[in-house]
Amino acid sequence: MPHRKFNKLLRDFYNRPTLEICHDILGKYIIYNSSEGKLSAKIVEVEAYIAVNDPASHAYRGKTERNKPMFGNPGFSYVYFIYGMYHCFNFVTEPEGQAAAILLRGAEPEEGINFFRSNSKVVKDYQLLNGPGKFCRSFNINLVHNNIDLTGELIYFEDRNQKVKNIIESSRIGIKSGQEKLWRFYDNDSMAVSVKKNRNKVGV
DNA sequence: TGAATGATGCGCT
DNA sequence: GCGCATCATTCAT
Repeated sequence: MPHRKFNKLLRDFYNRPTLEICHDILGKYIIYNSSEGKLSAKIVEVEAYIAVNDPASHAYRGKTERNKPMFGNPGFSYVYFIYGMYHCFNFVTEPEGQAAAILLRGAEPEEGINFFRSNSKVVKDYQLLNGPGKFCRSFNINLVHNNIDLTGELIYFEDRNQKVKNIIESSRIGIKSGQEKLWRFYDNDSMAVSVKKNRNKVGV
Protein backbone atom coordinates (compact mmCIF):
# COMPACT_ATOMS: atom_id res chain seq x y z
CA MET A 1 0.00 0.00 0.00
CA PRO A 2 1.20 3.55 -0.66
CA HIS A 3 2.68 5.18 2.38
CA ARG A 4 1.86 8.85 2.89
CA LYS A 5 5.06 10.37 4.12
CA PHE A 6 3.49 13.77 4.73
CA ASN A 7 0.03 14.60 5.98
CA LYS A 8 -2.16 17.06 4.12
CA LEU A 9 -3.97 19.42 6.46
CA LEU A 10 -7.70 18.72 6.31
CA ARG A 11 -10.89 20.47 7.38
CA ASP A 12 -10.48 19.79 11.07
CA PHE A 13 -7.20 21.70 11.11
CA TYR A 14 -8.89 24.87 9.87
CA ASN A 15 -12.12 24.51 11.84
CA ARG A 16 -10.53 25.80 15.04
CA PRO A 17 -9.67 29.04 16.86
CA THR A 18 -7.61 31.24 14.55
CA LEU A 19 -4.81 32.09 16.97
CA GLU A 20 -4.18 28.40 17.63
CA ILE A 21 -3.88 27.80 13.91
CA CYS A 22 -1.42 30.68 13.58
CA HIS A 23 0.97 28.84 15.85
CA ASP A 24 0.37 25.50 14.16
CA ILE A 25 0.73 26.67 10.56
CA LEU A 26 4.30 27.89 11.13
CA GLY A 27 6.70 25.24 9.90
CA LYS A 28 4.08 23.66 7.64
CA TYR A 29 4.54 23.59 3.86
CA ILE A 30 2.32 25.09 1.20
CA ILE A 31 2.10 23.05 -1.99
CA TYR A 32 0.86 24.47 -5.30
CA ASN A 33 0.58 22.08 -8.21
CA SER A 34 0.73 24.82 -10.83
CA SER A 35 0.75 24.50 -14.60
CA GLU A 36 4.45 25.34 -14.39
CA GLY A 37 5.12 22.40 -12.07
CA LYS A 38 5.09 21.74 -8.36
CA LEU A 39 5.85 24.71 -6.13
CA SER A 40 6.37 24.50 -2.39
CA ALA A 41 7.56 26.60 0.53
CA LYS A 42 7.78 26.53 4.31
CA ILE A 43 5.51 28.96 6.15
CA VAL A 44 7.44 31.25 8.52
CA GLU A 45 5.22 34.34 9.03
CA VAL A 46 1.45 34.85 9.32
CA GLU A 47 -1.13 37.31 10.64
CA ALA A 48 -4.61 36.70 12.07
CA TYR A 49 -7.68 38.70 11.02
CA ILE A 50 -10.71 37.88 13.12
CA ALA A 51 -13.70 40.01 12.19
CA VAL A 52 -15.27 40.07 15.64
CA ASN A 53 -13.88 43.11 17.41
CA ASP A 54 -11.16 43.67 14.82
CA PRO A 55 -11.60 46.87 12.78
CA ALA A 56 -8.56 45.93 10.69
CA SER A 57 -10.34 42.91 9.26
CA HIS A 58 -11.93 43.19 5.83
CA ALA A 59 -14.96 41.41 7.30
CA TYR A 60 -15.42 43.72 10.28
CA ARG A 61 -18.26 45.69 8.65
CA GLY A 62 -20.13 42.64 7.46
CA LYS A 63 -20.22 40.44 4.41
CA THR A 64 -19.57 41.91 0.96
CA GLU A 65 -18.89 40.42 -2.44
CA ARG A 66 -15.15 40.70 -1.85
CA ASN A 67 -14.85 39.33 1.67
CA LYS A 68 -17.49 36.59 1.50
CA PRO A 69 -14.93 33.74 1.50
CA MET A 70 -14.04 34.81 5.05
CA PHE A 71 -17.57 33.94 6.14
CA GLY A 72 -17.53 30.57 4.41
CA ASN A 73 -16.06 27.17 5.06
CA PRO A 74 -12.72 26.96 6.84
CA GLY A 75 -9.87 25.68 4.72
CA PHE A 76 -10.72 27.81 1.69
CA SER A 77 -8.50 30.52 0.20
CA TYR A 78 -9.21 34.25 0.33
CA VAL A 79 -7.18 36.24 -2.18
CA TYR A 80 -7.57 39.98 -2.70
CA PHE A 81 -5.97 42.67 -4.83
CA ILE A 82 -4.30 45.57 -3.02
CA TYR A 83 -2.50 48.84 -3.79
CA GLY A 84 -3.25 48.54 -7.47
CA MET A 85 -0.54 45.96 -8.05
CA TYR A 86 -0.30 43.27 -5.41
CA HIS A 87 -2.25 40.28 -4.21
CA CYS A 88 -2.47 38.83 -0.72
CA PHE A 89 -3.15 35.16 0.03
CA ASN A 90 -5.18 34.16 3.09
CA PHE A 91 -6.84 30.98 4.26
CA VAL A 92 -10.16 30.89 6.11
CA THR A 93 -10.45 29.65 9.69
CA GLU A 94 -13.18 29.11 12.31
CA PRO A 95 -16.54 27.42 11.65
CA GLU A 96 -18.66 28.61 8.73
CA GLY A 97 -20.37 31.90 9.54
CA GLN A 98 -17.56 33.14 11.78
CA ALA A 99 -15.47 35.44 9.61
CA ALA A 100 -11.75 34.96 10.12
CA ALA A 101 -8.67 34.32 8.05
CA ILE A 102 -4.90 34.06 8.28
CA LEU A 103 -2.68 36.09 5.96
CA LEU A 104 0.45 34.41 4.63
CA ARG A 105 3.26 36.94 5.01
CA GLY A 106 6.47 34.98 4.66
CA ALA A 107 7.79 31.62 3.48
CA GLU A 108 11.04 29.86 2.62
CA PRO A 109 11.23 28.62 -1.00
CA GLU A 110 11.62 24.89 -1.52
CA GLU A 111 10.52 23.45 -4.87
CA GLY A 112 10.16 25.75 -7.88
CA ILE A 113 12.86 28.27 -7.03
CA ASN A 114 13.60 28.89 -10.69
CA PHE A 115 9.95 29.76 -11.29
CA PHE A 116 9.95 32.07 -8.26
CA ARG A 117 13.09 33.77 -9.57
CA SER A 118 11.53 34.26 -12.99
CA ASN A 119 8.74 36.29 -11.36
CA SER A 120 11.03 38.39 -9.19
CA LYS A 121 14.07 40.65 -9.32
CA VAL A 122 15.42 39.94 -5.84
CA VAL A 123 19.00 38.77 -5.32
CA LYS A 124 18.71 36.27 -2.48
CA ASP A 125 16.40 33.26 -2.45
CA TYR A 126 15.10 34.08 1.02
CA GLN A 127 13.81 37.37 -0.42
CA LEU A 128 11.54 35.64 -2.93
CA LEU A 129 8.63 35.06 -0.53
CA ASN A 130 9.33 37.40 2.41
CA GLY A 131 6.22 39.56 2.25
CA PRO A 132 2.57 38.98 1.35
CA GLY A 133 2.81 40.78 -1.99
CA LYS A 134 6.11 39.15 -2.88
CA PHE A 135 4.77 35.72 -1.95
CA CYS A 136 1.90 36.06 -4.42
CA ARG A 137 4.10 37.59 -7.09
CA SER A 138 6.63 34.76 -6.96
CA PHE A 139 3.94 32.07 -6.82
CA ASN A 140 1.94 33.90 -9.51
CA ILE A 141 -1.11 33.77 -7.26
CA ASN A 142 -3.98 36.08 -8.20
CA LEU A 143 -7.78 36.32 -8.05
CA VAL A 144 -8.05 33.06 -10.00
CA HIS A 145 -6.97 31.40 -6.77
CA ASN A 146 -9.65 33.02 -4.63
CA ASN A 147 -12.13 30.87 -2.70
CA ILE A 148 -10.69 27.48 -3.59
CA ASP A 149 -10.73 24.46 -1.31
CA LEU A 150 -7.31 23.99 0.25
CA THR A 151 -8.07 20.36 1.09
CA GLY A 152 -8.10 19.61 -2.65
CA GLU A 153 -5.21 18.84 -4.99
CA LEU A 154 -4.34 22.26 -6.46
CA ILE A 155 -3.17 24.15 -3.37
CA TYR A 156 -2.86 22.64 0.08
CA PHE A 157 -0.76 22.61 3.22
CA GLU A 158 1.35 19.71 4.41
CA ASP A 159 2.63 18.69 7.85
CA ARG A 160 6.21 17.42 7.72
CA ASN A 161 6.58 17.03 11.46
CA GLN A 162 8.96 19.95 11.75
CA LYS A 163 8.96 21.90 14.98
CA VAL A 164 9.35 25.66 15.17
CA LYS A 165 11.35 26.54 18.25
CA ASN A 166 11.21 30.32 18.44
CA ILE A 167 7.79 31.75 17.63
CA ILE A 168 7.54 35.52 18.10
CA GLU A 169 4.23 37.31 18.58
CA SER A 170 4.05 40.93 17.49
CA SER A 171 1.67 43.60 16.29
CA ARG A 172 0.54 43.35 12.69
CA ILE A 173 2.20 45.23 9.84
CA GLY A 174 0.67 48.04 7.82
CA ILE A 175 -2.63 48.53 9.64
CA LYS A 176 -3.82 51.61 11.48
CA SER A 177 -6.45 50.09 13.76
CA GLY A 178 -6.20 47.14 16.09
CA GLN A 179 -2.48 47.61 16.56
CA GLU A 180 -2.70 46.55 20.18
CA LYS A 181 -3.40 42.99 19.07
CA LEU A 182 -0.33 40.78 18.92
CA TRP A 183 -1.67 38.78 16.03
CA ARG A 184 1.44 38.44 13.90
CA PHE A 185 3.42 35.27 14.39
CA TYR A 186 6.76 34.38 12.90
CA ASP A 187 9.65 31.94 13.12
CA ASN A 188 12.47 33.93 14.62
CA ASP A 189 15.04 31.49 13.21
CA SER A 190 14.01 32.14 9.61
CA MET A 191 15.59 34.58 7.16
CA ALA A 192 12.32 34.83 5.23
CA VAL A 193 10.39 36.95 7.74
CA SER A 194 9.38 40.27 6.20
CA VAL A 195 10.24 42.41 9.25
CA LYS A 196 11.53 41.47 12.66
CA LYS A 197 10.36 44.12 15.05
CA ASN A 198 7.78 44.77 17.77
CA ARG A 199 8.85 41.55 19.36
CA ASN A 200 7.52 40.92 22.84
CA LYS A 201 10.18 38.37 23.64
CA VAL A 202 13.72 39.15 24.74
CA GLY A 203 16.65 38.42 22.48
CA VAL A 204 18.40 40.02 19.52
C1' DT B 1 19.27 52.94 9.06
C1' DG B 2 15.13 54.87 8.89
C1' DA B 3 11.50 58.00 6.85
C1' DA B 4 9.13 59.54 2.85
C1' DT B 5 7.20 58.64 -1.52
C1' DG B 6 5.44 57.03 -6.11
C1' DA B 7 3.25 53.30 -8.58
C1' DT B 8 -1.55 51.86 -9.54
C1' DG B 9 -6.58 49.88 -9.37
C1' DC B 10 -10.44 48.83 -6.82
C1' DG B 11 -13.70 48.59 -2.79
C1' DC B 12 -16.25 51.19 -0.01
C1' DT B 13 -18.36 55.59 2.38
C1' DG C 1 -12.90 60.61 -3.80
C1' DC C 2 -10.17 58.38 -0.23
C1' DG C 3 -7.66 54.87 1.64
C1' DC C 4 -5.66 50.48 1.39
C1' DA C 5 -3.43 43.56 5.39
C1' DT C 6 2.66 46.51 -0.28
C1' DC C 7 7.13 47.14 -2.37
C1' DA C 8 11.15 49.41 -4.28
C1' DT C 9 13.39 53.50 -4.56
C1' DT C 10 14.90 57.93 -2.98
C1' DC C 11 16.18 61.09 0.49
C1' DA C 12 17.57 62.57 5.20
C1' DT C 13 20.22 61.78 9.24
